Amino acid sequence: MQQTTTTSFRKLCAEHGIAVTHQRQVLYEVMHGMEGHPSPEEVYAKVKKKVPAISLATVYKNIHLFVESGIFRKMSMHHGSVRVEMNSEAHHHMVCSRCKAITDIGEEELGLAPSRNKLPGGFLVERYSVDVIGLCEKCQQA
Amino acid sequence: MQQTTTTSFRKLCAEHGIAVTHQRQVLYEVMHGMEGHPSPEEVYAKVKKKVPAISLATVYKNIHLFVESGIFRKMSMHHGSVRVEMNSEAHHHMVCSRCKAITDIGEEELGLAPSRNKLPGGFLVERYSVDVIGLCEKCQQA
DNA sequence: TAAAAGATGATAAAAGTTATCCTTCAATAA
DNA sequence: TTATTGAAGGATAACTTTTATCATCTTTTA
Repeated sequence: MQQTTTTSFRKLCAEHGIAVTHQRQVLYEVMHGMEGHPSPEEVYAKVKKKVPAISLATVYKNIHLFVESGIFRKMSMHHGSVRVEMNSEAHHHMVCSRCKAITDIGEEELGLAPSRNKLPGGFLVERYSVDVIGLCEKCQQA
Repeated sequence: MQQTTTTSFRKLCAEHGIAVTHQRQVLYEVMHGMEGHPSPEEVYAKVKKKVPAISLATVYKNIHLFVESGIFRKMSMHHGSVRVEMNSEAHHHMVCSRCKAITDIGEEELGLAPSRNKLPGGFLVERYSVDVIGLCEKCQQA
């Protein structure tokens, strides 16, 4: 069992061209086993139980590495400072995955059709906030 | 002209039950006139040109106030710490506007139909990231 | 197995945001 | 219009999150 996990993590690292370290493997396994969208601090707390000497910096560095390698994905493109909408029209955003440029796009222009207003778990829809992730024209050319 | 702006800002404040201050008005006008999704620091820099003595704290306090009053809207519900996806299925998020709880929802469950893969400005769509903002069942009852 | 490249850990520093506290201003009522 | 009172502003400390630095240690690979 342990052998299997180790083997598959080695393979994963080989595929993404990153070195296999103990910290990295434990971090990966812990994150993989977590529900929802834990913060780096939450991940750190869990990993520390298995590797008490691990540094928070290592957790951050490897979360970034995993995201950059495509092993995990960032939940949101917006996690820096608070950003406010000044465009009061109903609109969404086109976010360039390379240069991070954000451009507004109107609801109709996007051509998106929200259907239900009650979702699983009884969730009541107020509005949609859509980020279209892709490449802006400039970055397509580059 | 100035009179008109002032008058309408007074009305806006009255509607939202907040006091009219000089800083608040300039901040509102500056933000209203800005393109895109400026950060508090960027707003601060611009406001400072008109009210040099303004404090960064005032800018933050009033951005929050404007958002809480519904005068402006936060661009994203996710701007705290970095969050990572461990759910590798194609999915989106239901975000409770009251308790901020985030629940995953599958693409089909959401019943969303992305249509085009080329958008205005030549933007090339890679994927959609949808946040459904609304009320979870618990918060509907409360 | 040794050298080179890369990763880790400790910690300082930066960035972004909030809290504190005192001063000043705006709303309201006399 | 002015006095009063509660709210808002300004300066700055503190806190949170994240990144940078650098010496040491571990992987990789030749």
